[in-house]
Amino acid sequence: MGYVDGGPLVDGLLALGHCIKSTIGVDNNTFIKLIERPPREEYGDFGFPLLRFTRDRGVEGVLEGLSNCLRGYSIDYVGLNVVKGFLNVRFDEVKLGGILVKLLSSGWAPGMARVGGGEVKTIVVEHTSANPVHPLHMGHARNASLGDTLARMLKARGHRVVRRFYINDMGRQVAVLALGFKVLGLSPEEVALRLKAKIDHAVGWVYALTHTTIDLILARRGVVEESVESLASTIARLRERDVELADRLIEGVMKLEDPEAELSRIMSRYEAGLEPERSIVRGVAESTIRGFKETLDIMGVEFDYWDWESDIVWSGLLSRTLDELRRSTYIVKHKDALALDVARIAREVVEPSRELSQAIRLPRGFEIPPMILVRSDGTTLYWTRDIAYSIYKFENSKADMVVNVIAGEQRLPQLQIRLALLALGKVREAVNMIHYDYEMVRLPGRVMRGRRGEYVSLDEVLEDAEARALQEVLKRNPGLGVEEARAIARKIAVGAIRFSLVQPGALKPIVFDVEKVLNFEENTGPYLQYTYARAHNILEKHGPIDFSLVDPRAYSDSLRRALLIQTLTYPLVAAKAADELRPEDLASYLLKLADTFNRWYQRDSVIHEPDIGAREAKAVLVKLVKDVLSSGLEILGVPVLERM
RNA sequence: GGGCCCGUAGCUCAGCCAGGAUAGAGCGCCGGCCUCCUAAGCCGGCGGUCGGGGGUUCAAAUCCCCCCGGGCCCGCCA
Repeated sequence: MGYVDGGPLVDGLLALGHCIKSTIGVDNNTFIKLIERPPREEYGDFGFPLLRFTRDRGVEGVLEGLSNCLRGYSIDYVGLNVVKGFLNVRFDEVKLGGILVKLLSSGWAPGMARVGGGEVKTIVVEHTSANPVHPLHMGHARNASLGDTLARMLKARGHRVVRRFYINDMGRQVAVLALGFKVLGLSPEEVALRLKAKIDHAVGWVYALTHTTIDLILARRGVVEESVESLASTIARLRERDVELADRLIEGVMKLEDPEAELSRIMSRYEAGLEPERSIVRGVAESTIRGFKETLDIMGVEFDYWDWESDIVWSGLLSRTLDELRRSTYIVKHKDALALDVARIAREVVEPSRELSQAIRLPRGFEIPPMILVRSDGTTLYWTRDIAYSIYKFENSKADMVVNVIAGEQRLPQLQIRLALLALGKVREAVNMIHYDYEMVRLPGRVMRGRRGEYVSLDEVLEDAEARALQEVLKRNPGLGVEEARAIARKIAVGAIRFSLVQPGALKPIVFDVEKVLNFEENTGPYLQYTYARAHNILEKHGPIDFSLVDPRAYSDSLRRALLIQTLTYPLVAAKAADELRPEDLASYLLKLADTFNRWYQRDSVIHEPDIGAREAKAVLVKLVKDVLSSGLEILGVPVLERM
């Protein structure tokens, strides 16, 4: 991977990387992967585990070879030594500062290092893709925050990125919703007006009430396991919202001869594209999505395409894909249904190749029943349509890679889709379809259930967080106008929420605690915003920097030196985080940088520095911190603030 | 029954893929710091059998095996 425009420190490391390759044969990617900050400052700025590669060779000889090689690259600001088997790298901060100042005066600013020209890929990031039957909740917020951040990272890395939202409008869930509105005889807009609710919240209420009422009917017949009492109490809770409207809906659903048959009818007529189901179903889904867009807009999340599952069917893509699948030798009849023998694909195609096993992420002893593609009644299943959609994502965007941000509970279906792609001979697609899996957000003690109306909506959390932030902003800025304070508060709220969802590794389960997100002293998103505001403020007061006056000798002070090295490492850290799809690495880097800056801030004033050369040198550090925070926060979707 | 994810300080987590340098942060708790660039900050302190056991290795939080705890998945649901 290339690291274009990484600045002087990254260039120094890359030169060292080349030298390591020519002297001990470690390739550049391995070098970049293994180089790390040493545990103790006195070892150096970076460490590389040399011992692992030079077992039988003299370490001194290697050191000498490397130094000679570096001179060949005319890099004179990198010092090397070996301690306990580690190659330690120490930059000469004065020389580095001198080079930096020249770069800065020609307009350079630290940002993520970009890939080389030939490495630019087209990458589709599909994320959020919430079912359009209730408002976005905190689970979707995690998905959206991760997905949007991944998209921003890959774009900053220099790739072409296409962001897609997949609208699942063909399932039972949307049919339940459509049935609810049909029974009510009202549009989503009318219900929203009456409930004085945001449209997707109104939809969510109708959905939960309809779904639970249907389940109650089924439970009485013994078809649904949940107890009649618990369903009845859910209904009673939902009913509170608007007793009259609720009763109309409940009674209407109860009167249906056979709600299950009614749902099937809606689903099959919609799949066939028949009216009036086509308009009704699309209509309710579109209403919900309008609500999604309002919320996502506040969160700073945008999409390039909104893909309708139904369009995959209606356009004929699904049947073309099915025709191809039918020709596959892995097709089997499972009773009257058409199925794909995925276990056999795994055994015959994947297992023999170690490389493919890894890329496909095949579990050991993979053995599961055939994957039904077409039901005996001729209708298709969700994952059948998803196979077609997967192909669509590659073809429509001419994508090299597709990243699907989907919860970990879908690992098996995602694997099955990769296997189906292999059955179609689409090896490149199967290998380059990445399931970016994350663990779900849970409520303390239980999961969120949209069909019971049990969730913490993102809108509520945003609202609470904003109100909490507003109090604080007004307290700290007594003269501030309410409008301006509100705008700041909203950005703090968004920053707090997005950061808290992206900072922990995606595989860590998050138990959602409203208090945690609202407590800004425990939350690190606002901490970064605050740090940025401080840096901004200093530069405001300092005025334009005169680079010609900078005295790089000022960087020998240990905290200043640390800041110089840390900020100049950003281009590489950010690029690695993007390549590895690890936003959390970027987040923890930014926190460390903010810590160093705040520690320095406390004891080494910039604008009160009497020596002009030192003052300009310090102002440069502030500018570096500000530029890095601005780049990093932008990628994390945490809004930057000039005051708070 | 099988598979996958997680288990590190009171709490939330980083480090594990690519084994090596005294296991790191934050919060909480205790004690300090605002006539000085925003105290959403800073300084100091307390706090760890890395879930348990075995193995591989000169070296294991990291690799392998077994076990325990939490979660998820194995549907002609989405």
